[in-house]
Amino acid sequence: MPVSTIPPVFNSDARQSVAANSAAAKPKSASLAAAEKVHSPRLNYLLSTLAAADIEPLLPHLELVHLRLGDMLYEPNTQLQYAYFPTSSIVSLHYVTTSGASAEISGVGKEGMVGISLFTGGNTTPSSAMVHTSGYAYRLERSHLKTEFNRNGKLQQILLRYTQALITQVSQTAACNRHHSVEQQLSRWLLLTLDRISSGEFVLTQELVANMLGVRRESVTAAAASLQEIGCISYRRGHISVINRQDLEKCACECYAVVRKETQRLLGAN
Amino acid sequence: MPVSTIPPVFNSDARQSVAANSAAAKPKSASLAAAEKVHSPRLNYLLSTLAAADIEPLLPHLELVHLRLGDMLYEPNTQLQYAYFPTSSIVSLHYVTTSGASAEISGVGKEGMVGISLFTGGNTTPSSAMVHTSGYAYRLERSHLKTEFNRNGKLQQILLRYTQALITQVSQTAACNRHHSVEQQLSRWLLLTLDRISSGEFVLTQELVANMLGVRRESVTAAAASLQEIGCISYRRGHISVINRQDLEKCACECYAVVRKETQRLLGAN
DNA sequence: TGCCTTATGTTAGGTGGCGTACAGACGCGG
DNA sequence: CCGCGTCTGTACGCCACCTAACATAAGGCA
Repeated sequence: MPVSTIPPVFNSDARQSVAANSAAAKPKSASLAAAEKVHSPRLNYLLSTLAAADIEPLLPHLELVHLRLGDMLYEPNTQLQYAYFPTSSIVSLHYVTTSGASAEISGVGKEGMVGISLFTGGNTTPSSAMVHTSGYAYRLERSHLKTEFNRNGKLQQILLRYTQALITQVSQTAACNRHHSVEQQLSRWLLLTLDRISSGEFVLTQELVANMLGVRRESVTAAAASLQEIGCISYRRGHISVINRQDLEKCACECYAVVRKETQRLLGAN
Repeated sequence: MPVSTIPPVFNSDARQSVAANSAAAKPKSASLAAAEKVHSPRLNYLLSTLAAADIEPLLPHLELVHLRLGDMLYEPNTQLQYAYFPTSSIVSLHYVTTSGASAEISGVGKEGMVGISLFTGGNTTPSSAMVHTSGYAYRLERSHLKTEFNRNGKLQQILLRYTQALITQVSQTAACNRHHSVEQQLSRWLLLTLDRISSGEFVLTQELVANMLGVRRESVTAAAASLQEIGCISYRRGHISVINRQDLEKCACECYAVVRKETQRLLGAN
């Protein structure tokens, strides 16, 4: 068994592909209907930068969807149907090696978008997109995204800036994988995730985190224990809470600061 | 001393920044003048995809420059002045950690362009661009690139596709750094470099390769010795030759094939 | 030709993370 | 409230790669 196999929860029935689902065909759930009343596309930073006139033509096509832990937004080398603009959900872009090991390329939360390849023109990628924090997102059918990208200057501009922010994050992940310890990387990952959610608590297992980082579950256990010892975080079965953010930042490598700074510079967000 | 410090050749006088140079201010060398007669922007794949009408307005602004080993095309967080379209040169995009270790993010040769951030809108990046194989490139002043890109034509399309190819390569580097051995990575790197040059021989030291991969020079020595043993490559002081490409591909991890396939798919090149 | 810089080869010892195996403990569902 | 599945803790051996130091050899240059 390779280093970091996809845990059972993502292998079987629990793993669902929402990419092909047509939400319009399903009866709308009561909770989703309720969410639509309090939710707004402006909860996503990219969409929030658009002036009223720029977002107006998009609104009819933006569909609020609820993404659950383990949902696959796209699989390697398959045509994307939608672009996703997360608001409260977080998606992990990751690559799975032929031997079954995985490594996160980048995370995407309310600061970004899933589905870059729709406007770059490739339409598919060798990587996968999996939801690792349940929540909401607005999705946009691919043809609408393409049309608007080519027509709407401001949308194009912000998406291109986001593309650069994404490249920065992927680059930093590459450097980080090369040079930094599991403890540093765990700290980095927790901080980046923290910036994408509202609360200070994550609902996820160490096994899941291990898959994100591409390391053994035991290595995460050891690193988490160390961070808890210091007092940065505390955790219990299936939950991790950040107690002292500043100390956690000291445990992280520079990669976190670099990504955060670039994201702020490029998007004025996060 | 950290893992992979920049070797002396890149630290002192030998390292030159060409970013701020105005070639127009220098007398043109005889060799450059000779090169201009045999060189064409079409030696770069991105430029070669443009129809005559599309490349026409660019031609007056494309300036042939010779890039030497160690030249820095840009440094972290500094404004780029030019986009570079390599023809026979190869550039390494890499990140240098605060402790001085380095890791290559991606290579750029005749299939691509250096200076993505000029059209994404960020203008700077946290990474550096260094020439690791001497040769020629066409450069384009940033304002011209931006102007042409914003025309929404064929140039924009191909640059966006290249951006996706770049993301793929960076992503694969991240996964590779996490999961594959130095020998596999060396094989991958040699193959990617081989695809960017005409000959089968590289003029570079093991120390330089170690810096690209972000590993110790001794690890490269060991891996290179192993590959030579098998008969894939042969090398002597400052030179590496690929003897048997197919065997070398067997030694490389899947990452090489993934990158190559995606580059071909997206650009129809390489 | 011979020196001297620089590239490559080799060794010894240390360590971080991996593979494997198993024990304990939490907490959900019956 | 009990049982069992799942998550977390721990331990041991192993190996790739690292740190450090030094030997040897290639090849440019005087």
